[in-house]
Amino acid sequence: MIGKLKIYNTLSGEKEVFEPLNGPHVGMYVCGPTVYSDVHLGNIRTFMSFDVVYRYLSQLGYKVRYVRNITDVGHLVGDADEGEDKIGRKAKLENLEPMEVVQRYTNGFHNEMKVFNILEPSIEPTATGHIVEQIETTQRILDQGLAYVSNGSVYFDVEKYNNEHNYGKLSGRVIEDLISNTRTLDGQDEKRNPLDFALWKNANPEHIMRWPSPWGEGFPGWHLECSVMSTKYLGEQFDIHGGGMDLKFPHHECEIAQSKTASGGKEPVKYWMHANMLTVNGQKMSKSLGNSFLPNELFQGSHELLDQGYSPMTVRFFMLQTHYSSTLDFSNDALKAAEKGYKKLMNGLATLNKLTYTEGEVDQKLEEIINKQLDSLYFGMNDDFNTAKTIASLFNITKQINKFYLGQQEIGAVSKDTFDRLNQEFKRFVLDVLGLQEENTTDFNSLLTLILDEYKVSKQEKNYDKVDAIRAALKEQGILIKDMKDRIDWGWDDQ
RNA sequence: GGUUCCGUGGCCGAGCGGCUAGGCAGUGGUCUGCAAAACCAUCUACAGCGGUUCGAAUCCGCUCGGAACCUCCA
Repeated sequence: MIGKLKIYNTLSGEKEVFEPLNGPHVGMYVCGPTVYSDVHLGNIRTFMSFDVVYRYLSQLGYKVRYVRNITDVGHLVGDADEGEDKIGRKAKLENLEPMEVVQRYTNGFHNEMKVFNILEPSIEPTATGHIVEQIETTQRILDQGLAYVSNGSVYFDVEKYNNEHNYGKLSGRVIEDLISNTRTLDGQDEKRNPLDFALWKNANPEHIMRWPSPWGEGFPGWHLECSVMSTKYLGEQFDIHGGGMDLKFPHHECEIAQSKTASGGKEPVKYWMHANMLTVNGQKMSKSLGNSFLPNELFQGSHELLDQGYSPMTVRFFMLQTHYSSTLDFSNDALKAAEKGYKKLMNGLATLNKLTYTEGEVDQKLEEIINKQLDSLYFGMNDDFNTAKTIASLFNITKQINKFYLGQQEIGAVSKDTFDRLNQEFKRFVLDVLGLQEENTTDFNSLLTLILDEYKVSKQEKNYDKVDAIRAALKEQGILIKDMKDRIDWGWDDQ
């Protein structure tokens, strides 16, 4: 490993050298989607950011257990633990079983992940699959005296927790400020304090998703699932917890409070990471603001802000050109530039594959430059997963590759070792770390038409050597040329 | 209102006190049947005003502008 990986830890507000609790094993938890509607590009950015974290850690040799949940119950519409469950509401609206809603949008989510080449997590647990554990944890928190039952619901007592621990540590909140700034909301009489949050909610008669519990029929609170599932699969203490910036407060703050209470005071997470928002015209992309882009609108260019479509890998490249902790503004011009940049990089990759090494007189200076450029791929990623830096280095290396290719630089001016290293590291960073891949946008049919036209012309010219050659070559590709009376057609070769 | 963050050249975007970030676009070359690609060179910067320092885009203060969170959100 070259250099040391540093991670910006939201908890400390500093970049820290990454030291796993139980190396080489690393436990990482990322808050997944609530599957009540299609994921938009803002959601995708977050998952992509952590995909790169997962990829890089794995490339460094860590054995990562990556847990990313699916929220399929408990996430309420509207303010302060009131209102309907998002899934239940959608189910009613569309006259579906709640689990049908969950399945539909989970499938959609998985599909988008695949399209953007975002790797599957090691475990993808669902909230509804862990009701029993959530009830247990609620009970444990009650036993610790930091929660209370009210009208069939169970609430976490934030003020009491804050007496011993620091509620607001992660998000930099001061509980007194929070109390004085809290809006008075309707229907909060169940809570002793507006800051308190639900561990378990009593289900009113209309509520579809419900489970029996010691406190009556109900459903788990949103924050609870992440505490429960991260603890179950990664232990009471684990290395990395990620999520979108907007989850920092209150979601992650509540998670810490719950996990810490349930474990008897252990700090659950060593490194908290938060991915920044995708913006449109400087404003956060979100469903509620109605400015969200769906991936398909982008691919097809059907969104009003776009004048053309962009491929998934263009978007991936576009997103990775910015550090995950900065906001990223979505614009047509920026995407256009990214498209060219992406192609340049992929051309570099293709060119690299065409190079063959031949011995020559080694230029020590060049040798050093190239090795430095290769090192800097690591330095970029080591610096809190700074993909922007790494991409800049990749472009510098691309320049070298092109020079070799054009013969402007003798390939033997570097040693075989360095050339092999270049070959290996370049591919590793482009494909494995950044997760970019070749996109085949070539239209098979038009290419084939081109060849068949050539075949036809050759035949007319009675150039039978060429005719035979084309036929043989296509046959090798499994394509059979059919000389019809009036035209030339093709079919799949059944041999 | 409270808390936090941001403001870099035509555009996007790194940068964490001294060392060419990078991409896109522009300009001038090399190459070339034409074109493209590629390579070389080159032009535009650090919101404003003060301060600290031998030295500041980078630290501090103020002003202006923008955003996020404080309520569901990745």
